Amino acid sequence: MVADGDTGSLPGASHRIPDQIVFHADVDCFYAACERLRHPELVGEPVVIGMGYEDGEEHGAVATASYEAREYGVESAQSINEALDKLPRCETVDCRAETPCATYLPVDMEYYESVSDDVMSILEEYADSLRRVSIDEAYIDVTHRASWEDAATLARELKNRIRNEVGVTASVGGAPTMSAAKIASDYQKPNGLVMIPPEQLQKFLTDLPVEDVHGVGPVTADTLRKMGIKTAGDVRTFDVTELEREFGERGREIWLRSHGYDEREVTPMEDAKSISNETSLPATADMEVKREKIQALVDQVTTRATEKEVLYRTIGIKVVEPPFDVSTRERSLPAAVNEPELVEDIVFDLLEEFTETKARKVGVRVSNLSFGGKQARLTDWDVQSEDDVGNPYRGTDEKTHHTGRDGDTSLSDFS
DNA sequence: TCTGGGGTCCTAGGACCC
DNA sequence: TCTGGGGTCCTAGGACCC
Repeated sequence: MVADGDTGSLPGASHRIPDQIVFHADVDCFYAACERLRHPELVGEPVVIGMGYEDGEEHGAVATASYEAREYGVESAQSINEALDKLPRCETVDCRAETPCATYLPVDMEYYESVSDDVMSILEEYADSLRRVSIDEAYIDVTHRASWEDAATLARELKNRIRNEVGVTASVGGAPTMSAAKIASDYQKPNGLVMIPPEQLQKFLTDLPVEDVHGVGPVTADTLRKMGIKTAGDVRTFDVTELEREFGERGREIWLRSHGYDEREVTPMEDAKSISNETSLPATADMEVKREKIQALVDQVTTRATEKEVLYRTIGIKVVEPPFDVSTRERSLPAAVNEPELVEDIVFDLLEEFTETKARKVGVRVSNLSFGGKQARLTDWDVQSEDDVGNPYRGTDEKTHHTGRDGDTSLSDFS
């Protein structure tokens, strides 16, 4: 085992436990908790929130199951059908008394966002800096707001305020690193409060199952198991270079995290890197059906891009063939734009490769985003002949075509 | 018996430039 | 005539996270 302060150093990552206090807060069963805010009669009852689910239907998957529903084996990511097998839908308010059943509700993101904002603004009051990582989770740096002696008191106060002012409960973990704070908040759910001061960190990690280390998923856990690694403590008996050989960059991450080494500071989330939407469909090769779905996705994606005032330079599609064969195709433009019709042309063109492919899911994605930038002038596209539709590269080599008046960037400037 | 949907980051090969 | 190498961009796929 490598002790803290060991000299074997790695470029770009110091081997020490940082001198900071980070909290990770995670609202318990967030979607279900939100629904209970507006449906108080559901408090204490099994509730299942389904994604891609509509009232009374059976398709979709479980986004969140309340603890009462989990008792019956309902889990996140399960298909609604499977969940219904374990726990049928309640027919009336009174039927719960007779046979176990759950209330099934579709996701209502807009409402959940508003509840999330309320939680986040409380967290903000306690933070030197805040990083919102998802709708129901955030890291806050409280280094200058508390010491390790009173960190738990601060966390308790924060939890109370969230419960009293918003009406949901959160699990909070505190540690000197972001990765350990995350593990701490997960450690004792729901309504948990776990503090791991620096001197206890390595001991805490010793018996932690590797799959609980952030970045270790099912595939990596499996490989690690074959190497005889079951816990973070086991990871520490290996040399970094062995893990790097096996897993590349991620191997080093796992090694560092297993020691409690994590130099990251809590910084706000950066701008998004991509915008995408996808939807499932009854597996079919019918191009008409696929085009119709894709068309709707183009509308969603470009509408979001317009709302966010974002330009994109790369446009792509995703096609999933049963059982789970994922293909992606993308094409980059000479300059960033926001042009729904162009997206449609490109996306349909990319789809041509999948004429024969049975698809059970399709997606549309734009990436290479630029925020608040000016769109290149589009006359390049306008002068294309019919034959050029779907081939936006044509014409971009005519460097003299535009002079870039008005100070706008001309597409030809980028070629 | 069929897994939803929105993301991020890393890797690897090929093209192209200097 | 032969021999390199570094850097960047683009595309496709994979693992992972919530």
